[in-house]
Amino acid sequence: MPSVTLKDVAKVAGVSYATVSRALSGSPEISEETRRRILKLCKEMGYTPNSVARSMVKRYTNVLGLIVPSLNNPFMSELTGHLEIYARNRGYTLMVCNSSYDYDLQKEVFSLLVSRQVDGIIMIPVGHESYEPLNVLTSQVPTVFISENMKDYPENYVSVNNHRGMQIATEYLYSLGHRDILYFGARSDSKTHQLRLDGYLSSCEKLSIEPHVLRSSYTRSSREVGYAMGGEYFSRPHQETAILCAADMLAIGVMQAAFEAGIRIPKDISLGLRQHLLLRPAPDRPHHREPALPADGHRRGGHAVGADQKPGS
Amino acid sequence: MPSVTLKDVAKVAGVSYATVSRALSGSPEISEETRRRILKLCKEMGYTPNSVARSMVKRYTNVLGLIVPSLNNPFMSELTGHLEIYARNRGYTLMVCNSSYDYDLQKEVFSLLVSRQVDGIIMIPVGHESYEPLNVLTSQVPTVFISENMKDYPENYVSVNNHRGMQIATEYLYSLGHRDILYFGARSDSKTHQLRLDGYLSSCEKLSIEPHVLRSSYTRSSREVGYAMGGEYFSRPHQETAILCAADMLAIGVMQAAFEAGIRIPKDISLGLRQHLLLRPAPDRPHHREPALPADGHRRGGHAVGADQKPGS
DNA sequence: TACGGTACTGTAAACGTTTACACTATTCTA
DNA sequence: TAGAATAGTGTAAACGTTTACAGTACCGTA
Repeated sequence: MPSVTLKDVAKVAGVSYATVSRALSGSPEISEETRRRILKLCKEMGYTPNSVARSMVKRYTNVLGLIVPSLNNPFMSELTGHLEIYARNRGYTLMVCNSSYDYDLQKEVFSLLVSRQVDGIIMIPVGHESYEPLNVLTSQVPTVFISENMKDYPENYVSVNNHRGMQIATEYLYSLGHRDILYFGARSDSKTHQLRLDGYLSSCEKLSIEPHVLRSSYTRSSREVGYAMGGEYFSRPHQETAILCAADMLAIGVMQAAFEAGIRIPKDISLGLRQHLLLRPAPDRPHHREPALPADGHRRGGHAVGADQKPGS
Repeated sequence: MPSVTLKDVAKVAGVSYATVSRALSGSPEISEETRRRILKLCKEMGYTPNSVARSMVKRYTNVLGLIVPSLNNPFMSELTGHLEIYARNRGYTLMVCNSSYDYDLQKEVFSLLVSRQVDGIIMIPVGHESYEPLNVLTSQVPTVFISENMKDYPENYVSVNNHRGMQIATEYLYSLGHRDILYFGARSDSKTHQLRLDGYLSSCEKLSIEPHVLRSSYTRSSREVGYAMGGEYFSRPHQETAILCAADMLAIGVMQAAFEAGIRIPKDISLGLRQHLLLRPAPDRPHHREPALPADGHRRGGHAVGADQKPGS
């Protein structure tokens, strides 16, 4: 508990604490001999640099903030994991906050991270408001958004190409012989979902097939919503040979509904989602089958296409 | 960027910065009038308290460190999410680090968090070594372990009752009529897996059924390992009516293998895993079926049992 | 010998807070 | 009315670093 500081080491070494600091920071203006002696002493005494004090004088913390709506969603949790490793390898530590899909909470944790003096914030925004009201916050610290989940565009964001991704998925199903493709989406006015739907619609037009769109009355693309929509859909007569889901969690819910309705994927119907297509043999083509999960763990490999897929990958 | 400090506010307010600090910290030794005036001014000037400076003088940071092997595992990512919310509601911010199942990296990030001056560390330990070599680290900051993944016991840990959990699972399958229950586990000498296996074995003995244990030659309980084991198993003649998996990820891999082998769960075979049992109708009992995913999102509800289940929940 | 340069080390201020202590003004008590 | 108690505010030190600047000692050169 009574942690050893620079001063302690300096006292034992019989030098000033500036010298110790220099030895540790690899400053060139110090003799090799003193450096070795001091480093050895630091190790012996179990000295741990206090990065809070360090941040105080240098004006940065080497800490990054990450705001995600939830960690229950595999997309977000895996993203978080990879981000942490990437950041740490570059000297940054990650502070993670849930916004719990709550617009106000999102602002709250943003301010929290700002007061924590993070050097930057990465966030998957929630709410379908404009980015504009967030400007007063994001002006305080460099911020980059993930996804285009709002009506307008922020200055800095990175996103997959939702529009093109959905086009690719639609065209792929078409190339397999599907002509009746159902689009399954949550009722969301977010940019993301607008782009996905537009991608589907534009492909339908281009391919001269009739679009079939089913949008739930809920705004969240959750598993529960997909389950409810799927249950409803499968309980009635339907003609589509493939379903294209606007979001992964939706697709998972639909899969469950299909399972319970005794409908087999991909035998009875094909299902398109982000990381994989579960494909039904096309009406007039040889049998085609895709494993539910790949064995090699390289989920981004193969030729899977879907709504969230980056173009060209 | 040139953030406004206590000093700035004090200058404008015409008081000392100690007064401003007191106004903000809710100190009683200040007049209500000054407090209101200063708080208003703080808001106007966009003052954000610098918690780095604050941590400098108070000797704690209100930051907690969390070390997990991976965030790709739903158990760990969901745990992380809930921990973050719980911590934040109590004034703590979470720093998350991956150990990537690497014992040395685990030690490295531990030191990193210590130098970050976190007030405490929660970790899911990796490696099957003793806790003992970690003592030099954990003596530096209050630490609690999750799971009993090592040979001996640390001072502070929280874990599910692995032994009893597996007993419950075994007995449940038995009560449904299963007499040939296969135990599927990775070849791990960790305490956790030892306890789970023991739980299974003790139940078998108590129920007078013969234990069937299949352990992979890999030590990781990954999806890939489960897939490989399942593929191997399903390709040969087998008599078991139920499979009990020692870990979730293992079970997921087995499910995939079953899918590819054309074996239906729970129609052809039952599968036991942490959060759910996928049950095959018992040989001499009425049909019993469990959905693959519950519709209500309350995954801890119901009567699911399995290796990781807390006793009594 | 004196001077300048080099190589190293020490001194002290700064980062933005909190808080013990000192101080002043006001009110209460005797 | 003096003195003490009280309420409010200011002063300054401290937290553990980094770093500009000021030394000091030594060496080489003129």
